[in-house]
Amino acid sequence: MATISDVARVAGVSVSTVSYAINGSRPISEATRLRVFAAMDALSYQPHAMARGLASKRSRILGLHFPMEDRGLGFTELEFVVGAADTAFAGGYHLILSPLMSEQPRELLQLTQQGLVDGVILMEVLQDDPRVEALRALRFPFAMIGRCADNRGIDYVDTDFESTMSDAVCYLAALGHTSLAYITQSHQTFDSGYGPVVRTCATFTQTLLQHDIAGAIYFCGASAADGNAILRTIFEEQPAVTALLAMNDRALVGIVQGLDDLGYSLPADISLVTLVSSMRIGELFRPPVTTFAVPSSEMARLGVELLIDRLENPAHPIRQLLIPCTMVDQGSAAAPAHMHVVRV
Amino acid sequence: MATISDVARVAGVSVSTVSYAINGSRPISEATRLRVFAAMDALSYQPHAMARGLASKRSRILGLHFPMEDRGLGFTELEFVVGAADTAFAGGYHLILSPLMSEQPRELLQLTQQGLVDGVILMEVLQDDPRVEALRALRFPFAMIGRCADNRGIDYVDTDFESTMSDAVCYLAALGHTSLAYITQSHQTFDSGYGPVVRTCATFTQTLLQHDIAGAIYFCGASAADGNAILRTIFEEQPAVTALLAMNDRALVGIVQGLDDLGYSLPADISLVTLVSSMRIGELFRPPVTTFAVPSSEMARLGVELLIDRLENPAHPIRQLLIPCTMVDQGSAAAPAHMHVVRV
DNA sequence: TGGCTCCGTCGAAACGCTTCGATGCTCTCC
DNA sequence: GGAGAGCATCGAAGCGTTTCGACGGAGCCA
Repeated sequence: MATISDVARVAGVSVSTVSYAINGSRPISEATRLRVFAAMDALSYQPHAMARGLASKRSRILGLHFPMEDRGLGFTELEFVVGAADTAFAGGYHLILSPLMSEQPRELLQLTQQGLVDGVILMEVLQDDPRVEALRALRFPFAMIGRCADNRGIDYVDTDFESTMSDAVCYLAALGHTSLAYITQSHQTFDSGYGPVVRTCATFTQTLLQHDIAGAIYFCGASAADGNAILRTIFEEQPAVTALLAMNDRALVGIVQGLDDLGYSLPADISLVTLVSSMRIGELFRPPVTTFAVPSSEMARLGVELLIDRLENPAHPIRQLLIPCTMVDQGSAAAPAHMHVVRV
Repeated sequence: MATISDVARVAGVSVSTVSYAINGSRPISEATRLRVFAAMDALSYQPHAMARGLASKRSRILGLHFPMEDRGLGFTELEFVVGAADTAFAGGYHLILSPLMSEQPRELLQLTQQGLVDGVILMEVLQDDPRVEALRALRFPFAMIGRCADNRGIDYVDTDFESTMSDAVCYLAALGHTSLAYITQSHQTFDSGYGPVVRTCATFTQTLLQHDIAGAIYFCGASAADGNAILRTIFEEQPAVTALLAMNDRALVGIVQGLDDLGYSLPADISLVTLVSSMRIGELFRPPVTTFAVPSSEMARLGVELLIDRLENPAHPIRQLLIPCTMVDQGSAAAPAHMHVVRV
């Protein structure tokens, strides 16, 4: 409840001097600074965020924008949100959530035009994202967790889907697999241009060619039932398959169950790895599933840092970071069955 | 970028008239209102949040405070956060996250004293929570998702742990079980006075007495390994056990695995239900686990509504809501084995 | 027709901070 | 010893709203 002028009075200096002492925006003698700080905590003074924001035209609030659709929520999302809030806080910012159901930039514009947030972080970025257009047109500061087709002039941090997929395929190829199935997300997701799906599909195909092995992509909805169903499709269309790659956390249960139902055991009869999942997902199964784990917290941290840096040093060069997933071997992948046979 | 005085000029009225037209805080003639609104969207005017907050002393921002400790993050937490943000937005508010690692009220005070938030929502409330003391002393508006020992004068919404536990025990008793084990969270959690654990333990014991059946409580850490370990302890200490109740999502995997390892199958050899979990948890297993599911989104919504109502109608009576979990029967509980034998 | 009330509108004073220009002071150098 | 530079500090003008008191005009009743 104490205001800056109370502090000034107690410290015996002017209001502006207090302001300079707090913000360091002009040199202040050590003696004065000490008196000011003493007065501040005598009064347990807290600068008023709104007043500060109004005068300085900087709210020190960041917006986190993640549209939520049918993909739904998993562990990763929460890790992102929490990581982002933490980092923002550490940097002296606050984080506002705008979990808008649609991707329409309208409400986003509202948020930015109200002077509430200094910048926004975009999650779940599409290849061709209307939010990006809008923000760009407004010249409003933002950073992305994810990336789109044209990323010129945009700071972002994203999972390195290309290298992750390539790592995964190489890993399985090295184990001796020659017929892979990649279970990704829904066809609509692909068509909407959702980067993770688009990129991994491209890299999957490409890497297969490089290794000269067979494989196919299967689109799969976000439920256990979908996972279960796709499994049957796979075995029908591609009976020789020996290893499965999945990037669909919500269908994974169905896949694991389905394998068990069909009498396949991991990794003796078939290999399975999950891509771009939270560490915690793979642990949920029995046996646990080898995971190419997405470093959610780190990405969130980097995303926020990118944005804060942009706000505070607009002249810094653009930074675009790709973080590969790290493999956590949980034993659900091994050499294919025929290899065992050969060995015998 | 347009300000209220631009709008006033274009509409040919005074600044205060525009303000009244926007906020409805004084009667304005229909003709004038129309001109004002026309001017507003001609200029695509957005009121400046900081200026408004400063002048009105209401930021229209809510703080969501959830300390995160070893219990870690699950589906429920995210559902809370998202539900809260949605409801806040619908009510014309924004939601700020303060995921502070500690329960120390210091940073909370900072948040409130900066005039940044109009009110806060407390999650993960302890029986005797320092945050509650602090907020009370400040006469700062808040609502809780959860409750503490002394809830006088506090709006809250909480899971009805008592009725949920009692429902669960009754359900199992009705199936014919006479020896139960309740696997709850860690002993430290209990000792720290965490409401959900304290209350369910009390009710468990009480309900056993009412039904005159046997049972014991087992404290269990928040990992699959802990779940696995506790299972062995249970079978040693209570060999006659036929049904397990668990309120520990992170240990649940270990429990389910452990049962399988020991050759018990659900529900033929033993029954299992999980309490106060997200709907999504039970579905993750095979067979799925019968869940007394916590209505996270609804609770979040109610919590936010409680707070907003308190802010806008301070005179309204205090509301304290208990929401029972609803059972989702997934088939992991059935009559105990000896009953089958009897039938044969 | 004069005196009321009531309605719609206006002007100006906050709200608590930042920031710009100005001012005095001390120190240095010819 | 006086001009010049540099440092620490001050006063005041904003920032874009809300809100309070006031005011003019219309409508009513006596």
